[in-house]
Amino acid sequence: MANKTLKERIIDTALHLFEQYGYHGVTVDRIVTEINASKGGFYHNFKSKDELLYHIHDVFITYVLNKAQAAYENYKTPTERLCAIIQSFVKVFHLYKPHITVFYQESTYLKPEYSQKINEKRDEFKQVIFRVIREGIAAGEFRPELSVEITGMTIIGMVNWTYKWYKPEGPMTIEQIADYFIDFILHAVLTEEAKQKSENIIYFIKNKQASLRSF
Amino acid sequence: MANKTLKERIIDTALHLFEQYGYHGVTVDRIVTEINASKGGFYHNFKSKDELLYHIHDVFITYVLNKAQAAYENYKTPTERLCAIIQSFVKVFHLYKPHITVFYQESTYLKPEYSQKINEKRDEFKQVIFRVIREGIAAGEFRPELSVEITGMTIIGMVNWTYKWYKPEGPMTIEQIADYFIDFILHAVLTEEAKQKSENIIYFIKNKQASLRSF
DNA sequence: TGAAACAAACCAACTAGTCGGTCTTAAAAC
DNA sequence: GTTTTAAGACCGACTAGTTGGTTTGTTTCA
Repeated sequence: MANKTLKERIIDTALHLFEQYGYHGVTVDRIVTEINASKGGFYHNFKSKDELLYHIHDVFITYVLNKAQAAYENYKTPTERLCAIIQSFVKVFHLYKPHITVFYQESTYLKPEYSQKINEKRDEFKQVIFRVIREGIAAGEFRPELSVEITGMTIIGMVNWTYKWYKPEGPMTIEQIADYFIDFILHAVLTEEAKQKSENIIYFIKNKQASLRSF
Repeated sequence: MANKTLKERIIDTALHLFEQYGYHGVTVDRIVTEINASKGGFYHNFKSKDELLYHIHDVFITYVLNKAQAAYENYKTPTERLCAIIQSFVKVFHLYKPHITVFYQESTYLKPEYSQKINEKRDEFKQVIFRVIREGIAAGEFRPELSVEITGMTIIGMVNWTYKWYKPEGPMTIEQIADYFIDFILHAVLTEEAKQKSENIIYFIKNKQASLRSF
């Protein structure tokens, strides 16, 4: 706490207050009081309260987008890629839960200039997922009758909803939850033929992840 | 418009304004100006702005809960019940999209006394779904390795997320979306044996719905 | 010494809620 | 059948409190 800059302390505090009380439920005064700082310090670091909200949005969506793109590039088959994306996506909830809560509850209140920037990245993220599904169908790994968009939004929806119930101290680790989602989704999207082969893939990814953990 | 009571007009207007600008993005003044009414009229019908927010929440969750309970009672097997609940749940989005948007974006701002009442009904709703899944596993229709809670939240999550992208004028009707979700979910939860039999069930429900529509 | 980082008092705008009063309607009294 | 009374529905100007943002002053450090 001591060796953090004021800006970082403001963000951290705001994040947790926003998560609990909502953007409009927290005043600038309260944020600075909480860390024994002043409004002058706040407005030295941020143009406005809106900019702080934007910053929180941006940190999260940028991280998620990069992770998804990395997951796409690190694997080759659609099934592998889908698994990797879901895994990285779900794992974000462990680190960024307050960001996510703010992201999905308060984005209405972003000023147009800000929300446009955020939406661009959000769309890019969606496109990565849509693309994987499209390629999965083309490759014969995913069921041909699937709708790319709805399947994509279904996956995004079920994963995103995690922020409503996930608790770090809960009975399941974030990795277990990720595995659960992968299992659920693969059962729903894979063709019968692909399901036979997929067991190897799933184990491959799980083990890769396990080995990464031991670093 | 003319033969609606002031209270109804306030709710309708507030709903659409809240959906677009958020609870805190809309003042009481704006609501009443929009319908050529007055603040006096507003506070004659509602104790506070909070009470209006509560009212919107309550209408929605009460409706959804009743529909889920009815779906449960009207069918006998877990698979049928699950299909019926999902179908009724998804169809709510057609009528209550503004309610739902407000429900999931603004519930943070409900005063404790109000949010408690809402949460009770929300929990009841979850329990209906959990119960169906639990009974489905016990009956051997759903895969035994499923987690009741996570599967339940997964289903609730993917369906709820619909409010972020569903547009009545979009390419798919709400019934088609419901069928899509049912297909997706059944692929994920049914055992191999149950999948063989399920085709009949799905057709049964779809036809029953179709015949109801012709009334 | 001067610029960046922060503090503290201050301000202007906004907004939920109030309160005295008016209009309409319908029952009660005559 | 007409007048009186009363109550509910609604109006709109007003207020008190809140809150984002500013201004002016002080410290720190290169």
